[in-house]
Amino acid sequence: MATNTKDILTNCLYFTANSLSRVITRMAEESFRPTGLSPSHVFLLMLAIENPGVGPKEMSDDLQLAPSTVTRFVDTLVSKGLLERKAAGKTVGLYPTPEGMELQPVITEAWQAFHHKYCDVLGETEGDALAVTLDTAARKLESAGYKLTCKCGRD
Amino acid sequence: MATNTKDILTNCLYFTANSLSRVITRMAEESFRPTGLSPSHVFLLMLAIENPGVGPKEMSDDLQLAPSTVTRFVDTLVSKGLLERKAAGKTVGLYPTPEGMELQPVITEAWQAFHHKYCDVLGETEGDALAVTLDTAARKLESAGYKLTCKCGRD
DNA sequence: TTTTATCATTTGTATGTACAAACATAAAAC
DNA sequence: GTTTTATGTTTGTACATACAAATGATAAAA
Repeated sequence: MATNTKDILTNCLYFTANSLSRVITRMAEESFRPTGLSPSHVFLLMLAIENPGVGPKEMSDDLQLAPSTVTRFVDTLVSKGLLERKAAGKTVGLYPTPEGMELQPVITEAWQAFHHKYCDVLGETEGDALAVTLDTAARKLESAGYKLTCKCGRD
Repeated sequence: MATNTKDILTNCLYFTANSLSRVITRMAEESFRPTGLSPSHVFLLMLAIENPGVGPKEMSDDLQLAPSTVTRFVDTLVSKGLLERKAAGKTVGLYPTPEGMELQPVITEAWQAFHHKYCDVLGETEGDALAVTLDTAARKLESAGYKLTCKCGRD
């Protein structure tokens, strides 16, 4: 069907997934600006608030980010005084500081604002359904061997 | 419904879109490895092959990348001897070199391999439908004011 | 014809993210 | 009880990508 590259592009999951990722990232950054943090940093902080003492490993599983990425994010949050590391032998426990805790209401509000913002455009049902669809697809692809830091057996 | 952050995460379009983007990027990089180029570089080269003399502006519209990003990609392709810039007054024309042209079959093959790879996991119908869904959603959000290099009026 | 405005492109700089290697500790094997 | 192995964390480095500012060049206005 598709005869030229432009048509192929819009039917290519790499291209469309990344286009969507870029536009939704712009929206999320705008919505989360009141927190002073990027969306991913916010997620990390929320997880630590809800689960004090959680380790980077668990974080990287939950957030589906590479462990080194989690380390960098934690560095940033620590330097902003929102998070604390407590070494415990091999592992590290992450704890929100009081300043980190104080951000919680701002974060919650930003999160809702973000949700409204994309639901205004996509429709609430469709927006939520899309998130579920993407989550399902991402998980399927991951279980098929495209996990993080995976040497991906073949070739 | 969602009571904790983990649940919220998997229902958050920022999170799910980026998770999918990361996993599909890993797959695409693997598939395109035989070309020696990253997937986005491949797209750019293909567009130049199909449309010799095309300018960076048009590229950035087609690829939905910032103009500066296109400049960097063109730099790379030029330095690899696959693409040539020809200045034409205010604009620049991009032309594939013979070496660039020679890559075409390898690229086509890699593209098909990539498509097969994710369709094997998601199903062909579902994989293709997903791409269309993502493209539609991304375009809706962009027309709603979340375009590249846009100051995004509000707030 | 000079000035000004507009638009395309590039450069400087910053951020998110990853991989591979280094480091550190705990568990297992001998 | 020392050596090996496995696992969690951080560091070095690199790439994709973006924004904002600088540059350059044509077109429009004076």
